[in-house]
Amino acid sequence: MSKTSQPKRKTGRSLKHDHGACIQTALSRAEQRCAEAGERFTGLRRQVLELVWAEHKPAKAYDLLKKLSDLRSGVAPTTVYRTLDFLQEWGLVHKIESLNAYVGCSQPNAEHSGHFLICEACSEIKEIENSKISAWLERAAQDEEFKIKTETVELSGL
Amino acid sequence: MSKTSQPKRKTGRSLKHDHGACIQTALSRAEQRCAEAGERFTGLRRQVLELVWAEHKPAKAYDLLKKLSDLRSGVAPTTVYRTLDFLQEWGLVHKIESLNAYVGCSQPNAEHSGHFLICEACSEIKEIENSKISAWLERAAQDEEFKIKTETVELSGL
DNA sequence: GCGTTGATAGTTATAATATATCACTCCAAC
DNA sequence: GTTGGAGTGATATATTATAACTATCAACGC
Repeated sequence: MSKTSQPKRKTGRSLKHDHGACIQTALSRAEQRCAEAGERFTGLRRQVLELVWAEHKPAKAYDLLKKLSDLRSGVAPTTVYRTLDFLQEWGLVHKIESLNAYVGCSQPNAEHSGHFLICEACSEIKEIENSKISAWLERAAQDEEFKIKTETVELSGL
Repeated sequence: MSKTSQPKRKTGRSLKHDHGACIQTALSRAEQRCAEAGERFTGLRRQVLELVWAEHKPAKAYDLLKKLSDLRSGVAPTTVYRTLDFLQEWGLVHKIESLNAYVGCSQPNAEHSGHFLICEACSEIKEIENSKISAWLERAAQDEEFKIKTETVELSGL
């Protein structure tokens, strides 16, 4: 038989997106990334990252705080922010500045600033991997004799 | 002496920048813009805009609040945010999302999202007028079948 | 094992940023 | 002159984030 097990469609997230697997992938990548970096991927960090990944939508710190409180005791704002800071530091999550919210990063291995498309209708977020964008911005910055350290690129629309 | 009245250097803002004139220009442009739009450029709005323009650095809302309190009575957070919203709506100021702060816009006539270079050392901000950037971002968005409504581009560095 | 040390997490308090809501004033249009 | 809406004043509260200190844990040399 030429096509026995029809491959799952992978064209769009909304179609047949196995989100459980998606989260698992993110978690194991994170684990790996921390191992490489010599950092500990503790229970708290895992839980927070898992909550951030719960949807492909930006997660607000205080929403994470509420959900996290159901999972463990002694959760304060500090707990969440500290953990998010850690995850950001290792590229496991990005902060969406225009929303004061956080999304998981699926490419934690690459050193990169995130560039995002934000849907105003459904609030889904997509991180775009367009190496040209960084290159273009670099060039534009060079014209101004400017050395970029971090890029915030957030495109809001539909 | 061969070069009696050396012309003012205009290569950089820090050198001989006549900031008083700079503010005046911004204010009269704003006045003009409001007139065109049929909006009132009231005393409050003028004062807030003037405070935002006081430096080429991002102004925080609560700092504006403090300074504004020295100029008039009955100033509350609402006062400032409401006025900043108005100024934003007409393109007279931009919000820098990554700093939660505001800068004056020198091109209030053009419908544009601002693109910014933010110096981490001196915290000066420069709005870059690079029409290519928007074009590039549009193209990148089109690849994702995405329609951009607002662009947030903030490059932090030196 | 045992103690030291540094990273992680818990705890309490407070700072910084932003919005909601209602009331008052003023002035332009009718 | 009154009426209706924009602008502003006033009060309260929501949301986002950090500071400062303490306790716990795990890794390591001894």
